[in-house]
Amino acid sequence: MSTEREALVRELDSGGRALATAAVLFHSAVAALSGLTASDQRALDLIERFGPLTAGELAERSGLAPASVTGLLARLERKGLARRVPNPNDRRSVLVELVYEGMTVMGPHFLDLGRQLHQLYESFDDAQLATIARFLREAAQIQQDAASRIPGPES
Amino acid sequence: MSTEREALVRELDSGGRALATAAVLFHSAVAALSGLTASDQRALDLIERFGPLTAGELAERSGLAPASVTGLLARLERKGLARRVPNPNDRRSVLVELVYEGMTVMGPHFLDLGRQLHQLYESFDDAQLATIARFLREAAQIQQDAASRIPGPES
DNA sequence: CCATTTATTTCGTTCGGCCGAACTAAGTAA
DNA sequence: TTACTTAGTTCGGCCGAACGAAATAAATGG
Repeated sequence: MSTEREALVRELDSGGRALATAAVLFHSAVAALSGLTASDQRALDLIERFGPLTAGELAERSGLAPASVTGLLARLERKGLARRVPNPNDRRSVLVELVYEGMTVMGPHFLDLGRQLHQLYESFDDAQLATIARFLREAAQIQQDAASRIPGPES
Repeated sequence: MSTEREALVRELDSGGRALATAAVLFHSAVAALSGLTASDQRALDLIERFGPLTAGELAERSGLAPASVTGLLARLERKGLARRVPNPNDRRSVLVELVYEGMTVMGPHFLDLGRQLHQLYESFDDAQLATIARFLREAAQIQQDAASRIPGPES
């Protein structure tokens, strides 16, 4: 491999690390702003990704005890971030869904970030953007897989 | 703006979001594996970024009370992730530095991720990698600035 | 129907991180 | 030296998240 390419690889590594660190920091700052615990954030992510879930399913997926999910849902409802709705198929159980209107505290910061990134896009031509888009998508897949290989709280 | 470019922008947005989510998930999984609290992670990041810090500086930067930093440092030392070293300039104070050898629990997962990303790099030519590298660096800067604009625990 | 299983909540407890106050040790200044 | 400030730790208490066990309510199966 050419030394030029090696230099590029190093730049990519360090840039990727910097972006990852910034993303983690940004997310935790937004979460702290809303007074969310790590479990709360994880739950919100699970609900968003796997659609309306019952309290029990959320307990399984999050690795929390059912009793803990009750408390967690109370926190999220109090903050207006999620809602319990009756399950039409089983009146014992509860479906949990996101309340997007409750995200108004976080929204502005995401919008602000989005605007600035769109400005960054302008310094690239279409072909370059397509290249970047492919990289982002595939890197995301890789990192997601890597995360899922890390033994979680349940295993 | 052409509709093609609009489509590209949407792909970038969604790819970026996916990567950010994956990064956050990955980091929290690694942290959970080592039994680190959110404060612990934040402290490790601060120590890494701002060099050896005294306990007091760490308290200021993290927004924790000095008494809490004592406990936090005890946790990090017990896990072998950081070390207190005497401050040559002031025998009252303590410098805190990272112990990179202690990261062996997390290391393998980062290495695994790194290997796979390097494989992804191979599907791009030099010019494309340079483009991606610039994007990553500038996006990181933007997100870091955005994070710092979010009111923190101290203010 | 009645007994049993299933979904969630309530209750009481535990555990851990954080804090303020008091303390020790070391630097500083008169 | 002596008084004062500064750096960090120790101690006791508080608060919140998580848990297991028991309670409640609804579905299911004989």
